[in-house]
Parts: sequence; C-alpha cells; structure tokens
Amino acid sequence: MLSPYGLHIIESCLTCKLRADRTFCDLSTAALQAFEGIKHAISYPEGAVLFIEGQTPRGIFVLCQGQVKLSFCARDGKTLILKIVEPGEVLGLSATLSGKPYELTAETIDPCQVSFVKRENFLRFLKENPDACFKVAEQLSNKYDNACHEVRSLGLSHSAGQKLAKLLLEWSSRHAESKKVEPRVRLALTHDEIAQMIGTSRETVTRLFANLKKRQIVQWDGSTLLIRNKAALKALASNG
Amino acid sequence: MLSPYGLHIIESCLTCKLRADRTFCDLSTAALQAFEGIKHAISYPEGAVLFIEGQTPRGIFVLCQGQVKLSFCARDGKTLILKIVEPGEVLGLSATLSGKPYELTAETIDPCQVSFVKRENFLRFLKENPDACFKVAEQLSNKYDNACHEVRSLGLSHSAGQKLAKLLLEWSSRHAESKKVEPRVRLALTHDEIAQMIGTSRETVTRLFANLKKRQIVQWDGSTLLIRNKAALKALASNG
DNA sequence: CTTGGATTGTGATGCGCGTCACAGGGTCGA
DNA sequence: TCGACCCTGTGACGCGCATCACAATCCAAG
Repeated sequence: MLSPYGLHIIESCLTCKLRADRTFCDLSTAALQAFEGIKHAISYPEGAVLFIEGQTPRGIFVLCQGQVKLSFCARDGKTLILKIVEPGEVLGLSATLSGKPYELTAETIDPCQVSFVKRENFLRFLKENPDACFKVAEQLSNKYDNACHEVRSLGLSHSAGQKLAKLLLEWSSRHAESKKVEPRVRLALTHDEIAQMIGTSRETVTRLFANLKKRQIVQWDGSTLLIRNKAALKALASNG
Repeated sequence: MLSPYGLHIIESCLTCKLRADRTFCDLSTAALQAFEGIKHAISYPEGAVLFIEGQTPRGIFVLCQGQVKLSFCARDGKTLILKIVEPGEVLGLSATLSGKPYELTAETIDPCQVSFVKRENFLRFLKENPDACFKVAEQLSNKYDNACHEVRSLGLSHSAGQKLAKLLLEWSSRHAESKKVEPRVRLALTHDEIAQMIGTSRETVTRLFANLKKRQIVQWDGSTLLIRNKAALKALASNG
C-alpha cells in the first residue's frame, strides 16, 4: 500500500516484519495488541515538524520509517542538532512521561511513517503492560547515553576540528557500508547542518573539510565520504 | 546511630521519613520490602568515588544523604562537571539498565549515605515490580532532561559570560534561600569547579566574577553569593 | 606564629574561529 | 535558456578566551 508521500506503509504492528530488530517494538503479544489498539499510523512529508521544544507533550511518536532531526533552537535563530534519529526510536518519550515540555524539536528530513500514541493512552498502556515499561526504560537509557556523548564532545573538545573528527568517526562506525580500513559514509547533510551538529559555523566546516582533503585524510565521491586515513582522524579526535 | 563519617544513618527504607519527597523511593509497600531485601546501606567519606566512566556497571546507587559530583574526564586531564546530585537521585541507573559502561564518574563531595543494589538483583527487582519500573522511567526522564539542558547551554551559548549567568540563575531558582528579588545562594564550589561546570578556564571565571561584582550585579558575602540584579543577569543569559 | 598548599586576582600574548563579504557552481522551475 | 536560490569555497578582520606566569590571600596544621 502506498501512502501520500511515496512510502510503503506498514499497516499493523502485529504483522510488521521489522519489529524484531527494534528495541522498543519487540513487545510481548499481549502488549503489542494493546499498543495496536491505541496507536495511530501517520505519514509525514519531508520537513514536517512532529513537535517543538517548549510545547506541552501530546504523546509519543514511534519512528517506523524515515529519518528525523532532533534539534535545539536559540532565540537568535542559532540551531544545534542533537542527533539524526533512525527508525525504531521513540520520540517525545521523556516529555510525555514527565509531563514537562518537549525539550527539543523533532523535524522529519525524509518522508516518514510514525506511530503516534496520545499521552493519557500511553501512560495507561505502561501501567498495564510492565514489559513495555521496561522497554521504555531501555529507550531512555539510550537517549541519556547519547546526550552524555554530546555533552562530552561539546564540553571537552579543544577545537572544532576535533569535534568534526569525532563526528566522522562516529558515522563511520555506525553507518559505514563496510568495516574496511577505508570506510565509506553516505552523507546527505550540508555543511551548514554538520556545523549545527558540532556547534560551529558553516565556514569553519568548509575550511576543515578542505584541510582534511588536502591532507588526504578524507575524500568526496559524490554524496559519499571516503575516509582514507582513519588513524589520522583518530589522532585528530583523541583526548576527550 | 552514627556512622564512620559523622552521618546520622537511616537504618531502613521502610522507616525512612524522607521517602515521600523522593521520586524514586516512594514505592509501593511490596516493592519497598523487596528493595529493602536487596539493598546495601553504605557510607562514604568526602572525595570517595562511586564509579568511574568506562567501568562495566556493577549496580545502582540511590543517594540517601550528601552530595555527589557527576563529571566527564578527558584523557588530557580536562574535566567537565555535568551536575551536582542531590539526595533522592539514583546514580548509575542508565548504565546498569543497558549494560553499557558507566558514561560518567560519580564522586562524593560530602560524607554520603547510599543504598547500593547489585545489577542482577536490581534487574530482577524491576521485572517483578512494575511500579518500580515506572519510577525508573521517571528518573531517567529527569536525567535526560537535565542532560539536554547541558547540551543547550554548552552548544548554543555565545560566550562564557552567558553560560555563567545561566548557571547562577539556575542555582538561584533551585537552591536560593528565598524567592526574593535578591536571592542568596550558598556556594561551596571553587572557581575552578565552576569553570568545569560551564566548560571554560578558571581564570575566565575569576575575571567574569570580578566584572559582575564591579557592575553590582552580584556580591560575595562569605561563602554565599548575593544576586543583586537578577534582571541584568537574565539579560546576560538571554538567547539560547 | 609560621609555613606550605590551595585558592584567587591580574597582566601579557597569541591563536582559533565567528562574522562579514563576495565569488563561483549546481539545480530546478518558468 | 535564463534567472532565482541554495550550497560551497575563500579572503580579511577582530574579538574572546585559553594559556602561561606570577603576585596576593586565605586557611589549616604544625
């Protein structure tokens, strides 16, 4: 079945084949059926905003397909990207649980399919399904761990170059097509967005990449990045 | 009863009078008894290390009394303090749940009383006590929220002065003795530690304080800080 | 009271990088 | 095919702050 934005919609969680790979979705049969009863499958185009930091939480969004950008935005327009979320992660979880405002903004960067659950339904669901509650704790652990890494990177790095090196290494270990000595990373982000991920300016990113290229450490191949000298990159990233 | 380090030890969670005020500890009777059966009450002197980032998780530490410093440490010795933990918070929770290494280091800055629970016991306890599991999720929400604030502050601030202003305002809203126009904050931290909280150098903190004092925005009174012009401080902190 | 160690206060210096400004390319729609 | 728009590349300039190097205090312990 095709949705408005060209997605192949997964109709039901009960028959979803991707479920086993996903931390949260792999629930007991009973919990899964309860979840199926309260969730709404929604499709979003690229650039849609799921929620904005500061809003009172309406509920959670389980990302089924597509990618979502999580970011903080300052009043002067400056933006900081916390991470790009992959399918399987639950968004708005922390705020929905605590009732405090969403702490960041979630915006799709692809066409996305999402399972939305209203706050009161979700809280009831958790009370009635202990195993789901445990999964939620696991999800939150991962989120916390992730945020801690960002704090480390932002707070302990000595230079923008160091932060960029760390980011590239992280990508190569997460998304690389192979575990080879020279990993390739598909990269759909602009220099501006990369700058927002490491808290620096666009020009600096451009200059850093130019430098890395000159020193034969990385190389562009269309929209994929080839890391030619992982050791050198590690040296740049080290300490912190 | 007095412990080695001059603490008034709370013998049992079942009779602990502070329980109701604390997010995690306020469990159902059944859960509380189960918890009582697996916890170990431990006392630490000032400067004791509960766990170090990178260690495989041994279990959780519920802070009953005292204060604990959570920090990241880079290989070059540079340190970043994430927060000072107050009683009631559960430490090492995320790592214990996920099995991943502790993401930061926890060190007492007071004599502390702690309830320690071994990892396997704690996980079993959670499986058998759904309400505790929910409390854990709440705790993790708070931790995540907290980490997000730190990311915002580190990543979106334009200057060290801005970060310091934010920190002082946060303290004044959390620890101030009164809600008055000129809040007082007890402050046991050195300039060096404050620098480590906002990711800057000690000298910068000294200079910033000198500046604030000259402009009559803050004022020292022994070990308490008096905020004389909260509006000005807010102006300095704004944006971000 | 004295001494030694931690804490605070200040000047000088230099580099990183944010910011402004503008010049190519690449893409898409009219 | 042309213009509008977004992305990338590069130079110039200047501020913020890390760093080094001491001096001035403060405090606890002998």
